[in-house]
Amino acid sequence: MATKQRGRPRSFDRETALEKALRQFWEHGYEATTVADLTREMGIGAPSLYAAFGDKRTLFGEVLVRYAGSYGAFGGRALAEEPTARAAMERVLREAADAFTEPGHPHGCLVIHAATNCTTPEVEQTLREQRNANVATFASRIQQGIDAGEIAVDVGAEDLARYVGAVFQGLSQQSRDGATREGLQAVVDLAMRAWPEA
Amino acid sequence: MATKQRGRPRSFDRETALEKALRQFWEHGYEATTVADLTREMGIGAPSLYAAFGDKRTLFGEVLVRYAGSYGAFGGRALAEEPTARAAMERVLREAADAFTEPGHPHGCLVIHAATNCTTPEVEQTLREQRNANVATFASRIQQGIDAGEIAVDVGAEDLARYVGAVFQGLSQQSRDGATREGLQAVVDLAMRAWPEA
DNA sequence: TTTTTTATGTAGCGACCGCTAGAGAAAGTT
DNA sequence: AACTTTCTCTAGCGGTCGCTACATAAAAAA
Repeated sequence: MATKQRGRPRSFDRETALEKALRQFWEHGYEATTVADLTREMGIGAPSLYAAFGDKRTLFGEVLVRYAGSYGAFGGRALAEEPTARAAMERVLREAADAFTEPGHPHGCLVIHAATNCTTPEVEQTLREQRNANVATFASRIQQGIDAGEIAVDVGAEDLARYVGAVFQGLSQQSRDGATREGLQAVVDLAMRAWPEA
Repeated sequence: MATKQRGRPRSFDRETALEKALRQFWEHGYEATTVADLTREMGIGAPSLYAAFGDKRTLFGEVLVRYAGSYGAFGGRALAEEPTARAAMERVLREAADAFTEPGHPHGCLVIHAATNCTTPEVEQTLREQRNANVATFASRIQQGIDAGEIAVDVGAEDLARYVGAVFQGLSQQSRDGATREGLQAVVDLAMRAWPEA
């Protein structure tokens, strides 16, 4: 193998360019990432992109594979290496919390947020503020409960509110992904087991 | 008040049209809903839409207000009416699980999914399948644990996996919305308290 | 060198986006 | 009736989208 290519050699590194594309899709989502964005970040012209990666969809497919083998590989490792189911799941969540907030690359999970595209910053910010405001109302109500002595004081209202918010948002995502009402109620059953005693 | 309008009266009901717009934004997201989609569903021409609602962003703003006062109002009611913080949070989650899967309108929460726009069905489905596949690997690992006697048998592997998946997706969303690493680790602390004993 | 093969750069295609000018239609006012 | 005000319809604007034809450049093969 390793036979010399015949024609003019590619002027860019394919892996580097693919990583640049991954970052774009990760940060802005599939639709909101334009081919112009991609070519600018990858440092190549549109014809080179199409020659090397096919069309935009195919490129995104390659990005998904690359993500699964790099940034998204921690889940599989946790499942394979931890001795118990509990340890595996806890490690998945712990490493997710770290990975999702790691500096140097976009936050969150590509597979979850690649479908999230907002070209209009005002709309995106309005929605984010609305979500955070909802969590804040949770925190406020929980603080009332703490002040009333309902809840052990070793749990912060904001942490508890963020937890409820995360479950809430997870329920919304799962409902979109096809979960049934019974399935979601079972999730709530489990979620409430985490509630601290008085 | 109630003075007669001067010119030609509007040929459509504003509230009905607004509700139609809400459904479109809810189902397809802000960006993926085109003005052509809106005018078709609302049964009016583009100039009528712009005359009655301003531009697309302003219309979406009205939609958010309408949503908060109707489909999205259950949260506020729960916070106001339940006597304890725990009861309030549980009711929020229970009613969310019901509302998010209710037939007759799009699933999930508008405020969460209006930023989710995917015009390309293949991409949307690929991402959804990937997410569901991840939950399935969780379920598989958990079932191993149940078979090994690690976990009380009254908890199903699939329910537990969906719970972990929901928290996972919530972590991702919260990281996008600005939560810190410490904040997310605190969420994981709480999430793991729900884990069933052996 | 000449030929063949592949990559690159320019330039622009057709389709769709949000949005609107301008003419006509339908109401109240006089 | 004539006039004013407001809405609706047709048609299309400028801009951006994903994508590509075509000429040229750079390598191996003959």
